[in-house]
Amino acid sequence: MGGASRARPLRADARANYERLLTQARLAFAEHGTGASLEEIARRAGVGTGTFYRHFPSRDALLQAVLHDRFERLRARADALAATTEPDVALTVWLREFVEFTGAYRGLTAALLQTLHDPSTELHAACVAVRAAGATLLTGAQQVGAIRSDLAAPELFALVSGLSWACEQSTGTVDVDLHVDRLLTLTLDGLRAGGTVR
Amino acid sequence: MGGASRARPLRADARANYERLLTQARLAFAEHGTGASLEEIARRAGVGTGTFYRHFPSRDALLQAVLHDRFERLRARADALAATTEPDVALTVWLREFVEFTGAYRGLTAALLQTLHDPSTELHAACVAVRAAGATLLTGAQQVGAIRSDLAAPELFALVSGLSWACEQSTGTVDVDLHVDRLLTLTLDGLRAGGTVR
DNA sequence: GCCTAACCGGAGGAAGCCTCCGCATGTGTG
DNA sequence: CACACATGCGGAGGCTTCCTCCGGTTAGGC
Repeated sequence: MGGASRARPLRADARANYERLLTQARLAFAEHGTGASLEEIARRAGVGTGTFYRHFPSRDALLQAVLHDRFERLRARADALAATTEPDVALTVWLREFVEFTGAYRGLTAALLQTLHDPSTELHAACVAVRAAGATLLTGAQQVGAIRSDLAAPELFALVSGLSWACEQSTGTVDVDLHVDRLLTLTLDGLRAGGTVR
Repeated sequence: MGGASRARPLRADARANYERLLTQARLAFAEHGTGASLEEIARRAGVGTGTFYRHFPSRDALLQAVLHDRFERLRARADALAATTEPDVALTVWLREFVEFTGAYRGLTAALLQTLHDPSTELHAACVAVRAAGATLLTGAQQVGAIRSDLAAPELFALVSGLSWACEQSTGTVDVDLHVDRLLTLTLDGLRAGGTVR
């Protein structure tokens, strides 16, 4: 369950190729978003497409490998915050880190939301784990009365993913470029207090 | 500025093809979202791809033609509501119709947000017009004190587009399927009253 | 140094986008 | 009613991307 895991130690050349592919994938994702051409990643890593697809059977698999560490950190961070910080602050801080995470690559928010539809991938599992961690924080904040109690976790994630996505869409526009922090603040402000205002 | 406009009356066969393409495009978009294969639309309309691209030089052009009427109705609706209804209700009602509009086809929200980057298309113009109409409603609601006054129109559209998109992403999942109305209510609730809720 | 399991790489097919240009046909005119 | 030509048709073909398959190569244990 950890990237290469150990079912067999991988031959030396295979391991090197794997590493090089991962490096190039990060570069390509950073430059072109998560929709970057897989063939070009292979090309730039100096391997054939066959080799590429053996290591990463799908785009999701590659994404999972690229993000593995960050996923784990974000999940762990939720636990840490829950243990050390007041629930409402913990949720706020964590959500900010969540959107920062999903903003790492253009298209990532969409990819992560898509993967929820398909339980067969590792990316799905990672995504579900992170959301579970977030849901726990939400519950904590609700028990303290910081967040309206009729808010369900999927709703919160939908709102937050949505604003994250919307921001990512508008970067590079002549338009007033939106800041994700601002939108998050607006949304969270609105979810505080108990139920409908007035 | 109205679909075919009149620079020349179009030959009879050309007009028929145009009509058939539009019909098939609607079907294809409904079935596969706005990313539907253009070649298949042409095929199902019984014309060659050359003919297709002559009528609709880009996917955006096709989208514009398909949505032209709805765009116009939505824009006009804003004026009507502004003239007949209390500002805060007008905004709420209109935004609900806005998300209903963007939910017409899967992928539409994304397409409309994308087009804001590219001022050269007709779709862009239509989009800008609709947003301007919405912005006016927002201002009205703010002047009455119904919506927090520090909210900018692009921010509101980002939030609303985002939640619309998030909903569209989660339909068809085993997950608790989210209702766009609910998310809109949550967001709007939070934007009411004045500024930060203590 | 040899053998084999493990690994490589690229040919090739499918699908989509879009352009180009020789051919057909509608339509205004004489 | 027939003719000429502007207008419109259609699909071949170039390009990109995805992904599979399998003959050839090589690392690394013995």
